[in-house]
Amino acid sequence: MKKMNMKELAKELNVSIATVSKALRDSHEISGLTKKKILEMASKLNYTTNPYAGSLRNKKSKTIAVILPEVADSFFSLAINGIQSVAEKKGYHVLIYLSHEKYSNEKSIVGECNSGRVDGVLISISSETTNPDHILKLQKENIPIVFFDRNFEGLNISSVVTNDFESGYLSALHLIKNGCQNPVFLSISSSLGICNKRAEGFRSALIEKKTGRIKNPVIICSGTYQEINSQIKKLLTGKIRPDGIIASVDRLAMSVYLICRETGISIPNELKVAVFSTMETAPILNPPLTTITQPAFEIGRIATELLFKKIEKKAFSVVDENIILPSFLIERTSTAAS
Amino acid sequence: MKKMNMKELAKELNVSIATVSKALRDSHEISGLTKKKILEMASKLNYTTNPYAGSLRNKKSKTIAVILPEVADSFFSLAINGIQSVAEKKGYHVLIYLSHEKYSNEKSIVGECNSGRVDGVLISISSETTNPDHILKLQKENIPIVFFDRNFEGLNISSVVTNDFESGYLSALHLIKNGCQNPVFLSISSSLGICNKRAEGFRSALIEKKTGRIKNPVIICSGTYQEINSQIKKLLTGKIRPDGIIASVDRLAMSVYLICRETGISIPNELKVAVFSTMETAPILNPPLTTITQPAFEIGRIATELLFKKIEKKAFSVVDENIILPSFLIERTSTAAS
DNA sequence: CCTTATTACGAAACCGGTTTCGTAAATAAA
DNA sequence: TTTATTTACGAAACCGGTTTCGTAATAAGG
Repeated sequence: MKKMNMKELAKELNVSIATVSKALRDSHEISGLTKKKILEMASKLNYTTNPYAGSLRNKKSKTIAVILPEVADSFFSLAINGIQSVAEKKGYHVLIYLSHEKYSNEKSIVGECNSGRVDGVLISISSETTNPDHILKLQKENIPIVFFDRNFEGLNISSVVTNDFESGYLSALHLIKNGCQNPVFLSISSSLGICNKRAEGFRSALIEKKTGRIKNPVIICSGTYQEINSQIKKLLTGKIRPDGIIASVDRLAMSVYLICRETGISIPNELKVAVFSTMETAPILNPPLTTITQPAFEIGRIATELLFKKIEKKAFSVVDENIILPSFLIERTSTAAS
Repeated sequence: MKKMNMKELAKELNVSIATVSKALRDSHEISGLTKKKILEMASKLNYTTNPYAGSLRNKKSKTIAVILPEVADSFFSLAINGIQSVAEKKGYHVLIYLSHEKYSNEKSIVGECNSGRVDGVLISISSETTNPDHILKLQKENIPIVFFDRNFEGLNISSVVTNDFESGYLSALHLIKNGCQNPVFLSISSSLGICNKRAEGFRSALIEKKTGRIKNPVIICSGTYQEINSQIKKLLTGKIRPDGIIASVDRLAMSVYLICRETGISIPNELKVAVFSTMETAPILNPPLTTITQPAFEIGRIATELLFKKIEKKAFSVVDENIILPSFLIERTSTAAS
C-alpha cells in the first residue's frame, strides 16, 4: 500500500495542500465544513502526518535524549519512569542512549544530540568523565541540558541530585552509632562527583567521631564483576578487616553479601552493611539490608520538568537551578547494633 | 550562534550544496582534494548534519521504537541492554515508549509508529491487550515488527520468546518432586499469552502427576500493590492453603516473601516458592529464591537482530521467524525438599 | 450603492538535506 | 587527430509538511 501523504489527501478532496495542513492543525482560516470534510477523509485514508517534515520546518523535534551510564540497576529504571511520565504528558518522544560508563561513548552520543535531533538532553554522566567539553559544546549551541543524579560540578547547568555529602555523613554516623569501629566506604569511581561527595561525607563523620583505624577508608572497586568480587574478598578476609561497609551501588552490596555467605562472615554481627540503592528486594534479603534510598522517580520527573521549562522558554534563557532532593536512610537488620 | 548548515558551508567554500553533500557522504564523484577541503571546513565550522532532512528524502529514520509495559523489573532493563547493544552497532537510535500495561496507551503509541518516525518496532504487549488490530494495521503499512517476550499468538509476525509452557511444566514438577501437594500458580493476567502458557504447563504437570486438591490452581493477581498483597495474604492464611507457589513475576514473589515474614510462614518448610525472574538478588534473599530465569539480554539482542534483518531486506519480505530461547530453573533454598 | 473588513482559501517559498541528470574539461582509445 | 570515456561538479527536483502572503468573495458600515 502506498503511503498516504498530504498531497494525495489534497488531491482527493480537490483542495490545496495548504488548506489540508491548516485544517489538520485546526487553523481559524479554514471553515468548519471544510475542516470536517478533511478530517473525515484523513481518517478514512489512514493519513498520518510525517513528523520529520514538520521538524524540519519548525526546528522542533518534540524529542528529548536521555543519556545514562547503564540501565542495569533499579535506580535508572525508576528514573526513566519519572522521565517518561513527564515527557508523555507533554507529547514528547524519548530517545535512550547508554554510555556504558565510557567517556568516549558519552562524547559521541552528546555529539549526536547537537544536530537538531532533540530539543533537550537529560544526562547522568559516566564514571569516566572528567572533561566537560562535550557538554559545554552542546550548551554553546543553545540546547537545553539538565543533569540528573550524576552531575558535573562547576558548570552553569541545571541539575537534580540527592544530598550526597549529607547522606554519606549520616550513613557513617549510623554505622558508628551501632558499634562500628572500622567502617569503610566502597566507591565505584575516583572521578565521579556523586561518589566523591558521598565518600567525603562519610570521611567527615569518621574524622568528627574520631573513628576508624584504616588509613584510607574509601576504597575504589573497579573492574569486572569477578575482579570486584576478589577485591572485596581480599578486603573482608585480610588482616585489617572493616566491621562496617557503606556500598555506593547495588552491585557492591551484593558482592559483599555473597562473599559473607561464602566465607561465613555474619551480618550484622561481624560486619554491618548499608547501600545507596533503590532495590526493592532490600527488605527480604538475608538479612534485610539497610539502604540509603534515593527518590529515583522524583529525580527523573523533576529533571524533566526543569528541562521542559528550558525548552519552552528558550528565548528568555531560564536561570539554571540546582535542585537537591533528600535520600532516606532506611534502617534494617544489616546494620543492627550488636 | 546561528546554526551551521550546508548552504552556509557551501557558500564559505564557493562550491555547490550538492558537492558538499556528496563530499560528506564520501561520494566517488568528488575529488580527494575537494573532499578534504570540505571535511576540514565542516569540522572547523562545527557543522552537523540535520538528520531529519535526510530522513525526509530517504524515508529512513535510522530509529527504532521499543514499546514495553513497564521498565520496573530487571527483565526489561536487561532486554533494553540487549536491544541497545545491537542498535548502537548499527548506528540506530532507540525510542522508548511505556504502555503502563494499558491497551489504550499501547494503541496510541503503536499509532504513532505508523508515520515514518521509526523504521521498525519491537514490542512486548501490555497485559490488557486482547485485540491485535493496532498491530496488524502497522504490519499492513509494511513496518517491520518483532515481538519480544510477550507476543500476541496467532499473528504472522516474528517473535522471540522463552519456552513458557515447558518452564511452567518443569517448575511444577520441581515443586512436586520436592514435596508439594498443593502448588498454585500466581499469574498477573488472564489474557496475557505468556502467562497463560506458563500456567498451562503448570496445570499439565499437576494433572499428569495427579497432584493438588485446589480446584483452580491458577490465580490471577491483579490490581494495585496493596490489593495484590491482601489477595496473597488471604490465600496464604485461608483455610485451604497452598504449600507451593510459582510466581509469574518479581513483584508477586516479593509479596509472598513479605507476607510470609509478616505471618511467620516458613519458606521452604511450610511453603515453597519459585519465580519467573531475572532479579540479581535472588541468591541473597532470605531464603535464597529459586528462579526460572529468562535470558533477558539475549531476548532483546536476538529480537533486535531479527528486526534489522527485516529492515534491511524489506523488499524481499523476510519470512517471519519465531524463536524460542530456553529459561533456566535455578534451584535455591526456597524450594528445598522438606 | 460604495467602501472597508472579514472570511476562506491557494500559490509559492521554505526547512536542510539527497539524488538525478546534464555538462564541461580531462583523459583514454582508435 | 578524432571520438569515446571518465572525472568532477552544479542546477534543480524532491522529501512532506508549515507558513507567509495575496486575493476573490462575502459581509458589514456609512
